[in-house]
Amino acid sequence: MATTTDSCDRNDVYAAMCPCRDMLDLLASKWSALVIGALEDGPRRFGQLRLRLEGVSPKVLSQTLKRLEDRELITRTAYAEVPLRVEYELTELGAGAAVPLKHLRDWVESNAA
Amino acid sequence: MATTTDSCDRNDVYAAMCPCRDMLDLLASKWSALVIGALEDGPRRFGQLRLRLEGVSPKVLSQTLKRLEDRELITRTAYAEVPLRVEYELTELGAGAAVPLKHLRDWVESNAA
DNA sequence: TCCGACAGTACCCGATAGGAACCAGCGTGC
DNA sequence: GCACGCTGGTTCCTATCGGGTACTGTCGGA
Repeated sequence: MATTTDSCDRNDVYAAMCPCRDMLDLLASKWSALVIGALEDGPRRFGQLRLRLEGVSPKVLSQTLKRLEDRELITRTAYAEVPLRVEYELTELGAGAAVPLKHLRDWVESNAA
Repeated sequence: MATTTDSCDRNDVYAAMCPCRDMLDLLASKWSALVIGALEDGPRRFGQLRLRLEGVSPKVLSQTLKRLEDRELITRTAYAEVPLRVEYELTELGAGAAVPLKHLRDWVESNAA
């Protein structure tokens, strides 16, 4: 059971003050699981992600990528080429998160609707 | 069966029209993973869930439970007792979803912050 | 000169999350 | 009778988020 102290001495997603709650919120948000999955096979560009994640608007995709980058789950690399090329790639941490997220997507595809 | 074939003949979370996208959105929302995890060990009452999920407001908990019930991931049973007792319990489908969600929570607890 | 590709940003709007307060039914104490 | 507490919520209001459309800026090509 959750030992509810006012701080978080061990990681417990059920504890309100635990930083891992933030991580769960991020991973468990609408597009994150799809973005991370789309990057499993290697780096992808903004436009490629946009096509792969059917229905995502550029704004939301941009926000999602920024949050994932802030959390160090992905890296963003801009190449000063013409036309501009920007690549997003999973970090080691992101690749770790991709594993349980893939299980979740697989379960959903097997059991939804 | 996924052979309804209007727009989504196979389950693919990356397809915009696929009903499994809705399921992913539901599971990958802020409180769902925690609610389902809290019900893994058996039925729980509203107040128990409220304590277990530190920081959840009754409104949001109520909404989350309703959506999970609509999707048949949990059942709600009200007993005409004094005081009123309401129990939430995982369905078979919900218990299935609990497995990948537990992996996700475990990963988060092992890797966050 | 205009067009399109690329990687976003700006603006506006509706939906959702969040907090605080409030409600209803029932039993108990006064 | 009346307040009180327990339980399981609902309602109000606001802040944030997600979402759609339009637009920017740079460049190469027709």
